[in-house]
Amino acid sequence: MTAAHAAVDRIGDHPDAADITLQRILEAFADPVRRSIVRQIANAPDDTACGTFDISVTRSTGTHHFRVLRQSGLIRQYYVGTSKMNTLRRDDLEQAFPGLLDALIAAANREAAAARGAQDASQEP
Amino acid sequence: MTAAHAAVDRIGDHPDAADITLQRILEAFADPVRRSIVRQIANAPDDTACGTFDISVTRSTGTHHFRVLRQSGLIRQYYVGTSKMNTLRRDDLEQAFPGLLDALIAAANREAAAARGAQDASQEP
DNA sequence: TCCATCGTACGACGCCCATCGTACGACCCC
DNA sequence: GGGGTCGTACGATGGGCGTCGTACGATGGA
Repeated sequence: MTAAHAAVDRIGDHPDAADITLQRILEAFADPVRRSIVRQIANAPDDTACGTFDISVTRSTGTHHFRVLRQSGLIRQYYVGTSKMNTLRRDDLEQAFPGLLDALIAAANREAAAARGAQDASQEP
Repeated sequence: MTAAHAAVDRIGDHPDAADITLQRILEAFADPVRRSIVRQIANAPDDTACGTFDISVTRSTGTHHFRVLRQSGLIRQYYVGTSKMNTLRRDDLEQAFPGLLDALIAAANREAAAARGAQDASQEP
Protein backbone atom coordinates (compact mmCIF):
# COMPACT_ATOMS: atom_id res chain seq x y z
CA MET A 1 0.00 0.00 0.00
CA THR A 2 1.39 3.39 -0.94
CA ALA A 3 1.50 6.36 1.36
CA ALA A 4 -1.14 8.09 -0.74
CA HIS A 5 -3.51 5.19 -0.30
CA ALA A 6 -2.99 5.17 3.45
CA ALA A 7 -3.68 8.90 3.63
CA VAL A 8 -6.93 8.51 1.75
CA ASP A 9 -8.03 5.52 3.79
CA ARG A 10 -7.66 7.44 7.02
CA ILE A 11 -10.73 9.53 6.26
CA GLY A 12 -14.25 8.24 6.43
CA ASP A 13 -17.87 9.28 6.48
CA HIS A 14 -18.29 11.82 3.72
CA PRO A 15 -21.95 11.66 2.71
CA ASP A 16 -22.80 11.55 -0.97
CA ALA A 17 -24.05 14.81 -2.39
CA ALA A 18 -27.53 13.30 -2.74
CA ASP A 19 -27.57 12.34 0.94
CA ILE A 20 -26.96 15.83 2.29
CA THR A 21 -29.90 16.84 4.48
CA LEU A 22 -30.99 20.27 5.61
CA GLN A 23 -31.41 18.93 9.12
CA ARG A 24 -27.74 18.06 9.44
CA ILE A 25 -26.61 21.24 7.75
CA LEU A 26 -28.55 23.36 10.21
CA GLU A 27 -27.52 21.31 13.23
CA ALA A 28 -23.91 21.69 12.16
CA PHE A 29 -24.18 25.41 11.50
CA ALA A 30 -26.11 26.19 14.67
CA ASP A 31 -23.06 25.62 16.88
CA PRO A 32 -20.89 28.72 17.35
CA VAL A 33 -17.59 26.83 17.22
CA ARG A 34 -18.51 25.03 14.01
CA ARG A 35 -19.87 28.23 12.49
CA SER A 36 -16.56 29.90 13.22
CA ILE A 37 -14.72 27.02 11.58
CA VAL A 38 -16.82 27.27 8.44
CA ARG A 39 -16.24 31.00 8.32
CA GLN A 40 -12.49 30.57 8.58
CA ILE A 41 -12.52 28.04 5.76
CA ALA A 42 -14.72 30.23 3.61
CA ASN A 43 -12.62 33.35 4.13
CA ALA A 44 -9.24 31.66 3.64
CA PRO A 45 -7.70 31.76 0.17
CA ASP A 46 -6.62 28.10 0.31
CA ASP A 47 -7.67 24.93 2.07
CA THR A 48 -6.92 25.10 5.76
CA ALA A 49 -5.30 22.59 8.07
CA CYS A 50 -7.12 21.59 11.24
CA GLY A 51 -4.28 22.72 13.47
CA THR A 52 -4.25 26.27 12.15
CA PHE A 53 -7.78 27.14 13.20
CA ASP A 54 -8.54 29.68 15.85
CA ILE A 55 -10.90 27.72 18.06
CA SER A 56 -11.59 27.95 21.77
CA VAL A 57 -11.89 24.28 22.61
CA THR A 58 -9.66 21.29 23.22
CA ARG A 59 -8.18 19.25 20.40
CA SER A 60 -10.49 16.35 21.15
CA THR A 61 -13.51 18.62 21.06
CA GLY A 62 -12.19 20.08 17.85
CA THR A 63 -12.05 16.61 16.33
CA HIS A 64 -15.68 16.17 17.30
CA HIS A 65 -16.72 19.39 15.58
CA PHE A 66 -14.81 18.60 12.40
CA ARG A 67 -16.45 15.20 12.29
CA VAL A 68 -19.91 16.74 12.61
CA LEU A 69 -19.10 19.18 9.83
CA ARG A 70 -17.80 16.39 7.62
CA GLN A 71 -20.76 14.11 8.26
CA SER A 72 -23.17 16.95 7.56
CA GLY A 73 -21.62 17.39 4.12
CA LEU A 74 -20.48 20.95 4.75
CA ILE A 75 -16.77 20.22 4.48
CA ARG A 76 -14.49 17.73 2.80
CA GLN A 77 -11.35 16.56 4.56
CA TYR A 78 -8.15 14.97 3.31
CA TYR A 79 -4.78 14.29 4.82
CA VAL A 80 -1.53 15.94 3.80
CA GLY A 81 1.12 14.27 5.85
CA THR A 82 0.03 14.46 9.47
CA SER A 83 -2.18 17.46 9.04
CA LYS A 84 -5.78 17.35 7.88
CA MET A 85 -6.97 19.81 5.28
CA ASN A 86 -10.49 21.18 5.03
CA THR A 87 -12.55 22.50 2.13
CA LEU A 88 -16.13 23.59 1.76
CA ARG A 89 -18.23 21.35 -0.49
CA ARG A 90 -19.57 24.34 -2.38
CA ASP A 91 -20.73 22.51 -5.49
CA ASP A 92 -22.50 19.70 -3.67
CA LEU A 93 -24.24 22.13 -1.36
CA GLU A 94 -25.25 24.37 -4.24
CA GLN A 95 -26.83 21.39 -5.91
CA ALA A 96 -28.66 20.29 -2.77
CA PHE A 97 -29.79 23.72 -1.52
CA PRO A 98 -29.02 26.51 -3.99
CA GLY A 99 -27.95 29.74 -2.39
CA LEU A 100 -28.09 28.39 1.13
CA LEU A 101 -24.36 28.18 1.81
CA ASP A 102 -23.70 31.68 0.56
CA ALA A 103 -26.50 33.07 2.68
CA LEU A 104 -25.28 31.24 5.77
CA ILE A 105 -21.69 32.38 5.31
CA ALA A 106 -22.78 35.95 4.66
CA ALA A 107 -24.90 35.89 7.81
CA ALA A 108 -22.08 34.39 9.85
CA ASN A 109 -19.65 37.04 8.61
CA ARG A 110 -22.13 39.72 9.50
CA GLU A 111 -22.59 38.19 12.94
CA ALA A 112 -18.83 38.16 13.47
CA ALA A 113 -18.49 41.73 12.31
CA ALA A 114 -21.21 42.80 14.73
CA ALA A 115 -19.44 40.98 17.55
CA ARG A 116 -16.19 42.76 16.71
CA GLY A 117 -17.99 46.08 16.59
CA ALA A 118 -19.57 45.51 19.98
CA GLN A 119 -16.22 44.56 21.45
CA ASP A 120 -14.51 47.64 20.00
CA ALA A 121 -17.29 49.85 21.30
CA SER A 122 -16.99 48.40 24.78
CA GLN A 123 -13.27 49.14 24.80
CA GLU A 124 -13.74 52.79 23.99
CA PRO A 125 -13.11 55.26 26.87
CA MET B 1 -58.82 49.23 29.18
CA THR B 2 -60.18 48.28 25.78
CA ALA B 3 -60.30 44.81 24.38
CA ALA B 4 -57.69 45.80 21.83
CA HIS B 5 -55.32 46.86 24.58
CA ALA B 6 -55.84 43.64 26.45
CA ALA B 7 -55.17 41.65 23.31
CA VAL B 8 -51.91 43.47 22.71
CA ASP B 9 -50.83 43.16 26.31
CA ARG B 10 -51.21 39.43 26.24
CA ILE B 11 -48.17 39.04 23.99
CA GLY B 12 -44.63 39.54 25.18
CA ASP B 13 -41.03 39.03 24.25
CA HIS B 14 -40.65 40.21 20.67
CA PRO B 15 -37.00 41.21 20.29
CA ASP B 16 -36.20 44.49 18.60
CA ALA B 17 -34.98 44.17 15.04
CA ALA B 18 -31.51 45.23 16.16
CA ASP B 19 -31.42 42.46 18.77
CA ILE B 20 -32.03 39.59 16.39
CA THR B 21 -29.08 37.21 16.51
CA LEU B 22 -28.00 34.57 14.04
CA GLN B 23 -27.53 32.14 16.90
CA ARG B 24 -31.18 32.24 17.86
CA ILE B 25 -32.36 32.19 14.26
CA LEU B 26 -30.41 29.04 13.56
CA GLU B 27 -31.38 27.36 16.82
CA ALA B 28 -35.02 28.09 16.02
CA PHE B 29 -34.78 26.89 12.45
CA ALA B 30 -32.82 23.75 13.28
CA ASP B 31 -35.83 22.06 14.87
CA PRO B 32 -38.03 20.15 12.41
CA VAL B 33 -41.32 21.16 14.04
CA ARG B 34 -40.41 24.83 14.06
CA ARG B 35 -39.10 24.63 10.52
CA SER B 36 -42.41 23.17 9.45
CA ILE B 37 -44.26 26.00 11.19
CA VAL B 38 -42.17 28.63 9.44
CA ARG B 39 -42.79 26.92 6.11
CA GLN B 40 -46.53 26.89 6.67
CA ILE B 41 -46.52 30.59 7.52
CA ALA B 42 -44.35 31.42 4.54
CA ASN B 43 -46.48 29.45 2.09
CA ALA B 44 -49.83 30.68 3.38
CA PRO B 45 -51.43 33.67 1.63
CA ASP B 46 -52.50 35.28 4.94
CA ASP B 47 -51.39 35.29 8.54
CA THR B 48 -52.08 31.96 10.19
CA ALA B 49 -53.67 31.15 13.53
CA CYS B 50 -51.80 28.86 15.92
CA GLY B 51 -54.63 26.36 16.02
CA THR B 52 -54.71 25.80 12.28
CA PHE B 53 -51.18 24.47 11.96
CA ASP B 54 -50.39 20.92 11.01
CA ILE B 55 -48.01 19.94 13.78
CA SER B 56 -47.27 16.58 15.34
CA VAL B 57 -46.93 17.61 18.97
CA THR B 58 -49.13 18.51 21.91
CA ARG B 59 -50.63 21.97 22.36
CA SER B 60 -48.28 22.74 25.23
CA THR B 61 -45.30 21.72 23.15
CA GLY B 62 -46.66 23.83 20.34
CA THR B 63 -46.77 26.83 22.66
CA HIS B 64 -43.12 26.22 23.47
CA HIS B 65 -42.14 26.15 19.78
CA PHE B 66 -44.08 29.31 18.98
CA ARG B 67 -42.40 31.06 21.88
CA VAL B 68 -38.96 30.06 20.64
CA LEU B 69 -39.82 31.32 17.16
CA ARG B 70 -41.13 34.59 18.56
CA GLN B 71 -38.13 35.15 20.83
CA SER B 72 -35.76 34.42 17.98
CA GLY B 73 -37.35 37.19 15.95
CA LEU B 74 -38.51 34.92 13.15
CA ILE B 75 -42.23 35.49 13.71
CA ARG B 76 -44.49 38.15 15.11
CA GLN B 77 -47.62 37.16 17.03
CA TYR B 78 -50.82 39.01 17.84
CA TYR B 79 -54.17 38.02 19.20
CA VAL B 80 -57.44 38.08 17.32
CA GLY B 81 -60.07 37.09 19.84
CA THR B 82 -58.93 33.85 21.40
CA SER B 83 -56.74 32.76 18.53
CA LYS B 84 -53.17 33.86 18.02
CA MET B 85 -52.01 34.94 14.59
CA ASN B 86 -48.50 34.52 13.22
CA THR B 87 -46.49 36.43 10.62
CA LEU B 88 -42.92 36.26 9.45
CA ARG B 89 -40.83 39.31 10.30
CA ARG B 90 -39.53 39.54 6.76
CA ASP B 91 -38.40 43.15 6.86
CA ASP B 92 -36.60 42.93 10.17
CA LEU B 93 -34.83 39.74 9.13
CA GLU B 94 -33.89 41.19 5.78
CA GLN B 95 -32.30 44.09 7.56
CA ALA B 96 -30.43 41.90 10.03
CA PHE B 97 -29.30 39.17 7.61
CA PRO B 98 -30.12 39.98 4.00
CA GLY B 99 -31.18 37.01 1.92
CA LEU B 100 -31.02 34.57 4.81
CA LEU B 101 -34.72 34.05 5.37
CA ASP B 102 -35.44 33.46 1.70
CA ALA B 103 -32.60 30.94 1.46
CA LEU B 104 -33.79 29.12 4.57
CA ILE B 105 -37.38 28.94 3.40
CA ALA B 106 -36.34 27.79 -0.06
CA ALA B 107 -34.17 25.08 1.48
CA ALA B 108 -36.96 23.99 3.82
CA ASN B 109 -39.42 23.80 0.95
CA ARG B 110 -36.95 21.75 -1.04
CA GLU B 111 -36.45 19.47 1.97
CA ALA B 112 -40.21 18.99 2.32
CA ALA B 113 -40.59 18.29 -1.38
CA ALA B 114 -37.85 15.67 -1.20
CA ALA B 115 -39.57 14.06 1.78
CA ARG B 116 -42.84 13.93 -0.14
CA GLY B 117 -41.04 12.47 -3.12
CA ALA B 118 -39.43 9.76 -1.03
CA GLN B 119 -42.76 8.91 0.57
CA ASP B 120 -44.53 8.71 -2.81
CA ALA B 121 -41.76 6.53 -4.19
CA SER B 122 -42.03 4.15 -1.23
CA GLN B 123 -45.76 3.78 -1.85
CA GLU B 124 -45.35 2.80 -5.48
CA PRO B 125 -46.05 -0.88 -6.32
C1' DT C 1 -74.81 33.03 32.54
C1' DC C 2 -72.56 28.87 31.40
C1' DC C 3 -69.83 26.14 28.58
C1' DA C 4 -66.53 25.07 25.01
C1' DT C 5 -62.24 26.33 22.97
C1' DC C 6 -57.75 28.36 22.69
C1' DG C 7 -53.50 29.22 24.58
C1' DT C 8 -50.39 29.37 28.82
C1' DA C 9 -47.79 28.04 33.09
C1' DC C 10 -45.42 24.82 35.58
C1' DG C 11 -43.18 20.74 36.85
C1' DA C 12 -41.22 16.32 35.45
C1' DC C 13 -38.70 13.35 32.60
C1' DG C 14 -35.55 11.54 29.24
C1' DC C 15 -32.31 12.10 25.87
C1' DC C 16 -28.90 14.15 23.14
C1' DC C 17 -24.81 16.87 22.76
C1' DA C 18 -20.73 19.79 23.82
C1' DT C 19 -16.85 19.42 26.56
C1' DC C 20 -12.84 17.48 28.64
C1' DG C 21 -8.88 14.22 30.01
C1' DT C 22 -6.25 10.58 28.94
C1' DA C 23 -4.26 7.08 26.17
C1' DC C 24 -3.05 5.62 21.59
C1' DG C 25 -1.81 5.43 16.47
C1' DA C 26 0.14 7.85 12.36
C1' DC C 27 3.42 10.66 10.33
C1' DC C 28 7.49 13.95 9.75
C1' DC C 29 12.10 15.40 10.80
C1' DC C 30 16.57 15.08 12.88
C1' DG D 1 15.55 4.88 14.90
C1' DG D 2 13.64 8.26 18.22
C1' DG D 3 11.20 12.09 19.71
C1' DG D 4 7.69 15.43 18.72
C1' DT D 5 3.44 16.85 16.69
C1' DC D 6 -1.13 16.00 14.85
C1' DG D 7 -5.33 13.86 15.05
C1' DT D 8 -8.39 10.04 17.02
C1' DA D 9 -10.91 6.95 20.29
C1' DC D 10 -13.20 6.28 24.36
C1' DG D 11 -15.49 7.07 28.60
C1' DA D 12 -17.39 10.40 31.86
C1' DT D 13 -19.99 14.37 32.92
C1' DG D 14 -22.94 18.24 33.02
C1' DG D 15 -26.33 21.00 31.06
C1' DG D 16 -29.85 22.13 27.91
C1' DC D 17 -33.87 21.15 25.25
C1' DG D 18 -37.96 18.74 23.39
C1' DT D 19 -41.87 16.44 25.10
C1' DC D 20 -45.85 15.63 27.82
C1' DG D 21 -49.78 16.01 31.42
C1' DT D 22 -52.38 18.64 34.10
C1' DA D 23 -54.33 22.72 35.89
C1' DC D 24 -55.60 27.47 34.97
C1' DG D 25 -56.90 32.14 32.70
C1' DA D 26 -59.10 34.47 28.61
C1' DT D 27 -62.30 34.82 25.03
C1' DG D 28 -66.50 34.00 22.25
C1' DG D 29 -70.97 32.00 21.52
C1' DA D 30 -75.39 29.65 22.97
